[in-house]
Amino acid sequence: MATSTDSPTSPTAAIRSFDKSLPMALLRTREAAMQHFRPLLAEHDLTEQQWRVLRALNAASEPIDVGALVDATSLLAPSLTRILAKLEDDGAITRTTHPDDQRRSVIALSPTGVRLVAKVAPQSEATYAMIEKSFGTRRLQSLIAELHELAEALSPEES
Amino acid sequence: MATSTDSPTSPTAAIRSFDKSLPMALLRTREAAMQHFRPLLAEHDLTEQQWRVLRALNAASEPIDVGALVDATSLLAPSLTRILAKLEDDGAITRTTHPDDQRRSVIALSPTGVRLVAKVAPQSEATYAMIEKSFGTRRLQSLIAELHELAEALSPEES
DNA sequence: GGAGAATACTACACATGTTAATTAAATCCC
DNA sequence: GGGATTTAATTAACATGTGTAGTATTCTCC
Repeated sequence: MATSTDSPTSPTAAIRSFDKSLPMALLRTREAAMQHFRPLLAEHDLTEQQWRVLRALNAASEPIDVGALVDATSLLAPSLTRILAKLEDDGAITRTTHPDDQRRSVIALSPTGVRLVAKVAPQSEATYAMIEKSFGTRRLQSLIAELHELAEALSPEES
Repeated sequence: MATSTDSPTSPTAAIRSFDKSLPMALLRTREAAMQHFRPLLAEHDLTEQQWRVLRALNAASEPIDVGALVDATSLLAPSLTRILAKLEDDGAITRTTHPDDQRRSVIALSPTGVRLVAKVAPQSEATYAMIEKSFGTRRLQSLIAELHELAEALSPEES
């Protein structure tokens, strides 16, 4: 036996146990969290990704272009294009051409989109309150801060 | 102004800032981590999900049924069915009927599958070593432990 | 042995992931 | 100025995933 912590009959001992896999831990925790948010999104006919876009637009203090949205939402540009088309069709966002660069499409929440965010937000906050209650507010904050630092450490430096 | 920490021109102040969103933090960190693993999986023509299944099978000390795999991989049963069909087609797994319950399909790594995992594992470990070096081994362990506890706290109790 | 529950699969509609190619506009450089 | 290059965003095409509903088979319990 080369290792002592692995299950004794594990076929290959040379691999990190599934439990200690970082991507898996992140995925499972996210799944557990999303279980509490998904019914809320479904109620408003929003997909996770659509909600991510709306959140990002809401967080931005100014209208932003598609490239900035790609960075903010961790979506790929082709996926984002489709999502924006849907949201525009639904009347939740507006697009205008950037005055100084006509290649760029500038996206902003429409009044309808603002109302939609405002409608979902309180329920989302209530879910957060529940999570904080069961895990601890400071503990959750600290976990999120660690996640940000890890993401930072793993991302390629912007030169 | 009701709040002081939000961006002054934020359209709706009543929502948690995007940066503090737990699902978003989990997603971004996972994306950052996966950037380092994806080339490795692509090299072996594996999708993330296929690799998750192989990892789960490898971690299991015994062959397990589809239901257990659903729990272990956080995949939905219909997705898992297709993935298993592909992996079986590729010769990476074997399926047999459970001796005591013919409804159940019991999945195990084939010798080919074991070799595949053994081939990918060292490179995966090397990537982990890089991550641990840049973030800290103990710090990473502690983060993963917190993720597990949060996931536990958020999951419905098994009665 | 029959009703109901459990397991896994199939079918379907829809959204997203992913790579490559394309369009249009800006920038560079001579 | 004008052609080559770069950039922003979209489109195309395909694979895959998500999520719901329904089905077949088998098991369990009365």
